[in-house]
Amino acid sequence: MPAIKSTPPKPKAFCAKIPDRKNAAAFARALAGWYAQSARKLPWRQIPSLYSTVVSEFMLQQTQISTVLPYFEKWLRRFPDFEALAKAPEAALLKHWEGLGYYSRARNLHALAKEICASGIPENSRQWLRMKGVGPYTAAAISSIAQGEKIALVDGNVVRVLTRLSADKTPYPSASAAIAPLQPFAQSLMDAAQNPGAHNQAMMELGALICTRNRPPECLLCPVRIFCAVAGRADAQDFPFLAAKKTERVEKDRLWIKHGKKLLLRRAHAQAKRLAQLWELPLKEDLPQAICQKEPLMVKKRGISNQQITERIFGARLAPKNFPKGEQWIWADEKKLHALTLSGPHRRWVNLLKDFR
DNA sequence: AACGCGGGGGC
DNA sequence: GCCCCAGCGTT
Repeated sequence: MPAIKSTPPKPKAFCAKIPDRKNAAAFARALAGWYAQSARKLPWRQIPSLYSTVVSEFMLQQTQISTVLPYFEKWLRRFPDFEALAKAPEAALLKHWEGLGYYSRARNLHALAKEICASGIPENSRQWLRMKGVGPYTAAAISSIAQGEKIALVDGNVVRVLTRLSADKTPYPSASAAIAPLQPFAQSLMDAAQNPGAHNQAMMELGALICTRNRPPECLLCPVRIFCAVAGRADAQDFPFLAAKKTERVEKDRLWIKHGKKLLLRRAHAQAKRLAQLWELPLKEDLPQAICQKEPLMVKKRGISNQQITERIFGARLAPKNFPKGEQWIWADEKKLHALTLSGPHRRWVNLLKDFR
């Protein structure tokens, strides 16, 4: 009877310059060496404890380190541990959170302290995830840093590092949309690491100090440049590729109707979501009786909000009996036209066409 | 997938 | 002004 083959290892999400686990281990070693040498001395790293880790991770949600620093110091003096926090009145917490923003974090942290004092400490990321205010990032951060769980976190820094390592040109709809797809890659690197908490922090530290967003990355100083698909490339800063906000394509036909020297305009009503009260060329659908030319005088594209609008402007005629009525309509001569408020594109069109007929 | 949540930093 | 920041909860 043949020996039962062991189940094949789970497919690993690696990349061109980190093709297997052996390379991942070399990557993790290089990163860890750099981190031991170069990590900033942040207060929650100086006083490593579960409590300081939890407090710092709550404060750091969507908040920059420099903003958090003074709050963290004051908080630990006033609320030195979970017991002190659980006993304190909510008003005291909020007062110490004042100015930090996202105040539900303070209330969630309060509830978390009470829960821990009543029922004990969550043991792993899955249990942390059940607590209000703790999502995938915070659960992985706390359990890896304070409890040694081998679970990778993915934040904005890590998205940047991973997409550059793998030259990932996926047009993610947003940075947050990239987190789930990149998690397996992050985890495959974590699996090869020795110290889970240090590895996670090192990935973020690399993004903060070397693999930067607002300036060209310092590839020459990067401890893992030999593992990076874009190291030294001029386009390294272009990663991650975040798709432009999804734009809806819209087509509009407008009419250029002259009566003597006057031009017919309409305006959006006061409650319109866009361009309220601004004068514009009438839409073809507003004036079904108009006699419209076959070919447009002009075709222009422009963007408004999330729409990409292609507008065609047709010369047209309108019998006096069909002239529209109401305050939404106006026949504007050149002088009046100058005084009316038009959107930028409409002003430019009118200027371009003003001598037409 | 898209918002709201808050305040601040970088460009 | 706009995007983003050691994100999460809701819709």
